[in-house]
This record gives sequence, C-alpha cells and structure tokens, in this order.
Amino acid sequence: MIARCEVDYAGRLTAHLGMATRLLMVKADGCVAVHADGGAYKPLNWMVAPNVLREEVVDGRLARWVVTSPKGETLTIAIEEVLSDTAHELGVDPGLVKDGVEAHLQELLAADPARIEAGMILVRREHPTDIGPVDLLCRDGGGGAVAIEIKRRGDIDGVEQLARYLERLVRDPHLRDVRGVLVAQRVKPQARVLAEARGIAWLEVDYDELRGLASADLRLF
Amino acid sequence: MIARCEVDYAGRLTAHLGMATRLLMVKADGCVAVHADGGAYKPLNWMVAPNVLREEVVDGRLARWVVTSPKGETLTIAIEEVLSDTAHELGVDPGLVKDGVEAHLQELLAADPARIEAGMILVRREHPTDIGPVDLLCRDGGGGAVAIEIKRRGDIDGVEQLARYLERLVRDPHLRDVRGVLVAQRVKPQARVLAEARGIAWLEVDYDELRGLASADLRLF
DNA sequence: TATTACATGTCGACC
DNA sequence: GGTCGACGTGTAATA
Repeated sequence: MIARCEVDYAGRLTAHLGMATRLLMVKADGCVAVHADGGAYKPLNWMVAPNVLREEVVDGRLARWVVTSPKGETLTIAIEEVLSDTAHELGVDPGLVKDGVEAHLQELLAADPARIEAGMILVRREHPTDIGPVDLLCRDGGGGAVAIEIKRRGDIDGVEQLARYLERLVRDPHLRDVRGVLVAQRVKPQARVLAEARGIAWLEVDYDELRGLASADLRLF
Repeated sequence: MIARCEVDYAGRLTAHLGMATRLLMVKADGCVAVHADGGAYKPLNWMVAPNVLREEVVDGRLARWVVTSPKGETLTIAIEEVLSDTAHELGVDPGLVKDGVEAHLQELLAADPARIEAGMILVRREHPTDIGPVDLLCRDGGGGAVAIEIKRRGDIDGVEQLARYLERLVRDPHLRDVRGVLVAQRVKPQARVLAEARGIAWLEVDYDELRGLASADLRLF
C-alpha cells in the first residue's frame, strides 16, 4: 500500500514519523514495514511477527492501523490518504542457498595451515572447549600448540573470544603453552592493540589469494 | 513489482534463490530489495545504493535485471513473469525522530550522575582511551574515580568492554583506584555474575523515571 | 575516506 | 525462555 501517513512506535524506544507519503508492506506472517523512498532495505519503522493488526475505519474510510505485539510494543499508523493498495499471494519461498566466506576461509586455512605460519600443522578443526569450539587447533614448527580463530572481520570481539578459549585450553596439560592467532581478511586497529596486549598474534589474509593458491594446488594434482 | 523470478547474488558471498513469486522493490536512490511473503523486514536479497540497474528485454518482454555495485557485487534477477508493476513518487521523508536510545540515556545520566550513586559528580563524557572512549568518567563522594559504561541492555559484552577500559585507566596515576559501574535499563543475569566476578558494580535504571526526574528538574527552574 | 560504536539490529543454533 | 555468534550486518558520527 502507498499512503500518506504518520507513524508512531512505542516499545523498546519511542519513535515518530511526520506526515508523508510512504510504502506500507504487510507480509503473510503479519509483519509490517514502513518504507521511505530511500535508505537501503531497512524500513523506517516496522513490527515483526507475531502481532495483531487492528484496522480502524472512520466514515467508511481507513483511518488508522494499530499493530500490537505480545511484548507490549505498539506501532500506530495514522493514514490520511491511500494512494494505492494491492495484495498478492506469493506462496512459500524455496529459500536461500548461501555459500559463506568464513566457512570457506576456514576450509582453505585448514587445508594449508602453513599459510598462517611456516611449519604449522593442523591438529583439529572445531576443537571443542566447554565454552565452544576453537576454529583450528594446530602445532607450530617447534611442536607448540596454537589456537586459531578465523573471522572475516577481525574485531575486538574476536580477540576476546579467542582469549576466552585460550583461558580454557591452558588448563589442558597437553596445551599448557598454547598461544593464539587471530586470522582475518582485515584486522581492525583496536583489535590489534587488544590482541597485542593479550599476547595474541594477528594476521591478515587475502581471501582471493588463498583461493587462488588452493585452486593452483588442485591443478597440480 | 510482483514477479516470478530467480535471483543470484555474487559479492561478499554467493547466494541463490530458486524460481518463485516475490516482491521486487526499487527505491528512488536506486537500491533494490527482493522480498518473500514472510521473514520480517529483511529482504532475501538486496543491493544497496549506489549501483547500476541494467534491464534486459527479450522479445519485447522484460527478462532480467542485472544490478552491479561499484564494489564488484552483482545481483541478477531473472524474471519469468510480471504479475504487477506499479511506481510512485514518494518525495522526501521528514525523517525519523527517536527517543530512548543509548545517547539519551547517557545525556540524562551525565546531567545527574547522582542518580547512579549519591555524591557522584561528572568529570568527563566520552573520556578517551586507546581502545575507545569511556561513556562517563566521574568522581564519587569520597573523590574516587569511577568509570561508567552505559548500555540499553547490560550484556556480558558491556562488562568486558568496561573491564578493558578499566585495565587502561588504572595506568593513569590520577585514576589508579578507578572502579567501574555498568548502568543499563536491564542487566542480564550472566552480566551480573561476570561483573561481580570482575569487581564491577552494576545498576539498573528506569528510562521513563530518569526522564521524569529530568523534566521535573526543568520545571523547577 | 576510514574507523568506531550503536542498532527497536535480525537471525539461527543450542541449551 | 536465555545466551552466543554471525551477518553480504547497516548506519551515522567522527577524525
């Protein structure tokens, strides 16, 4: 529906939209989105499913939508004028098939840990700890254990995550001297500072280059 | 536009959507979104502005949209059948007014730090450290330094963030005895446990009450 | 432009 | 229900 409307949201915060022409989208699951003619895919206001949409009609004309969620949020859309109103059954969507990057990065590095550091050998992928699995557990040239966390973007969170794993791993007598390496396509400055403060190494890798090497390897054999 | 289509994205990852009926939205700024009839406000696929949309017509019928971004991403929409196609000028939106975000919480608490603890006085907002700014730096009734991290939701991350800041701040001779307080509208149980383990205090505040007090103050003067 | 932190983040997986 | 981790995160502000 295209309509001139005014919108108010009250819930986790309060928000107000002045009167203007906007696109109102209601999906089959009941979720509502208010879009302006710009600003990427995020709507100005929305309400996720499940919710209850109440339509208020005044003098035979649609005047207001009041959408309430079980969590106590309300989205109120005061409608001044409806410029267009269409409805379509879309049916069930076959769904999205993704081929992600982090998983692929991990595969490539697991296949050739020497890319991280010369002499590095893979011990185990997704090595479990009691707070979650470490991406890669390796041994370096000198036989020392190395825990590796792989991210597309190396952020401060990734450093903390790896630090938490290391804290657990050192309790294992076989891994007493384990050290950590954060590997990412890009390691942010703040993450570098924190990693160094925590005694964690970091490394930037080029995804295309890794993939190139991998396919070159494939061509060799 | 409502159309039966098949979608492929290649860029930061690759993704494929099988043939189905979907809603295609093109905004004035050129951004494109492919929506299914469910799944909240997030589109299945999209392309942000700026981009170039090329329309391919075969036998006088729309056959394909190819959207390319300057960053080398492409979104390809193969269109089998157009069920509906409408266009509207929405004009400029007056914009969204929000209230209740972290910035407001920080403003209110900065204006009256005694709400956190009796006798508390503000020293500085956004006090910088080399890993980021502390929301509020205060002095308590006894003259001791207090670093305050403000969050809408007090999560484990917030505790660690504050702990990192404290780690840095204690190096400053003026702040040797600095302590930390995590202030949030709601502090999660795990965050409470971790905060206490780290010697960090936590406090839940009510936004409406804070705002109420603030406006009461305004009325007084 | 790059860096940072916030977001009504959303979303899935797992417990 | 809560927590955790990933996201094509997006987005705005700031340096």
